[in-house]
Amino acid sequence: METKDVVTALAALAQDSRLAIFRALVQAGPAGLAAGKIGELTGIAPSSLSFHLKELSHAGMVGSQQAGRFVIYTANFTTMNALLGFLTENCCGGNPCSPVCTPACVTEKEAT
Amino acid sequence: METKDVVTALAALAQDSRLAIFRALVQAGPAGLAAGKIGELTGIAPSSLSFHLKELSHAGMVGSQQAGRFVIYTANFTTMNALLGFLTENCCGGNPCSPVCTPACVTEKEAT
DNA sequence: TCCATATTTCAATGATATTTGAAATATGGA
DNA sequence: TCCATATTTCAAATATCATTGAAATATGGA
Repeated sequence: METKDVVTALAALAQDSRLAIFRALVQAGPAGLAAGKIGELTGIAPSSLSFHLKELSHAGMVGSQQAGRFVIYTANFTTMNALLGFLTENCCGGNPCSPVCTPACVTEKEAT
Repeated sequence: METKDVVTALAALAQDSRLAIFRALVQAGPAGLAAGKIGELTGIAPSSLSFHLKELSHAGMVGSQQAGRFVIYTANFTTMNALLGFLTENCCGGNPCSPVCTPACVTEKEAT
């Protein structure tokens, strides 16, 4: 994951409405939620919601698929994991440094 | 960690200069880096650097301590871990959903 | 085909963030 | 004390983002 993409992903989440949307989708799991349902849950107006969903989509944080008249959005867990990994990459110069900066176990996963 | 604080933390990282600063500090580890050294590593002008360090500091992503004429900044790993945990909180409604949305092992840590 | 529903697009407005350079502050050493 | 270094503050200019309402598009069903 490149720095540019990380900034984009972080910026996508760094906003009240979008963080609320994303969390709703994370909690909904792989089944996702229709756009209208997200609006209902978060109280965000349709046009504003659409704007934010596009932001999240461009950032790769969510995906979508048409289902009849509905558009189902889902959280992109792959991107999220890549994001988490990036933030802890090369922690302490790659030297063992627990417990002070060991982030749970993300360091054990690969850090691309 | 409250939503408001999460947005602040994410916003702090969602910017080229600040992400570069934060990563330099993560890689430097607990020893941290003097402000001037950060400027040297990142190529950010002093006044701009100071602005961004304050943003990161307000967001709780970094801490600082005076050391003679220098101010040593360090990454706040505790905040970072809380941030990572928040993003995956209540994943899939708390139901088992691996591997699709299991984020490494953050779920195993507590998720406050 | 026509209608109601679901979602997106567009343009305009107001609010925030980023960068810069100059000046201010603070520290340690001669 | 005086000077050089290290860092922060301030104000101004530019750029970017978020929200709104109205209008456009698309889908399924009567």
